[in-house]
Amino acid sequence: MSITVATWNVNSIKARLAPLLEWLRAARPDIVLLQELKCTTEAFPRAQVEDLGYHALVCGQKGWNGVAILSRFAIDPIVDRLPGDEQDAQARYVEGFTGGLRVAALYAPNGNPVGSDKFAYKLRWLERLRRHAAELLEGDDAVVLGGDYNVIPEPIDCYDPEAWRDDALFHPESRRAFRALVYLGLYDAFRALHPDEPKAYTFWDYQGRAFQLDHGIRIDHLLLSPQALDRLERVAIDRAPRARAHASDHTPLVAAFTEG
DNA sequence: ATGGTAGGTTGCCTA
Repeated sequence: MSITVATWNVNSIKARLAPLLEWLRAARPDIVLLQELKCTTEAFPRAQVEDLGYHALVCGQKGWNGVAILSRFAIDPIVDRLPGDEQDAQARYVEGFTGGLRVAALYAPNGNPVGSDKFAYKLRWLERLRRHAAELLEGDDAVVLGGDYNVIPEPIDCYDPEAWRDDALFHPESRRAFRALVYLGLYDAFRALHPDEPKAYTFWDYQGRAFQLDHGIRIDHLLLSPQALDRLERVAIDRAPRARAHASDHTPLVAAFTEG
């Protein structure tokens, strides 16, 4: 038996409840890291996911952002905010221990346009994540940091690097901040098992028939501690939910781990 | 050619 961990930016839990429940029934992931709930913690559809056998650890806010961990196993809450800035009230990080894994659901800032306050916030946020991840790596847990990093790590992760050259998701500073996480000793689960696979996208814009044309980018990632990497069996992008009507612009990324 | 789409704190902001 193995444990599957998925990450999925649903772009509004309210708008995506039916597709989410349908996917949970079909794919039966053990642990799901959700982003962009766009609802308060209180408004999260807890009963509906519990009916499918999931515990839920939710960190929401009104209107924007919002992250959650769903798990077939009980979840021990650890933190519901990214350390390093007490003034930051944006619901972008939740971490817990479940199924023998320390998991976090994270939603990094988009950061557009480059040079704005939002871009500076993105870089500060990723640096806070780096500092927190460094602390996590001092422990012995198998750690899975999953979510929408809003970073295209390499040209191979983008259908047209030239078209994204001036975007905050592909800016050299954003890519550098992502590499700084890897240099700590975290492993990009997808690239660990599929180092040269092109067109491994997790996001396609709603505009311009991007999905039909496969104009995608890979910005949703599962970063693993060495202890988690040792247990990684397989990882895949499930394009099926993106192909459905009324889809999120992101699709799930799913990894399987041996039981610890 | 600064468009196009989708969702929300909706007639504008975020992505």
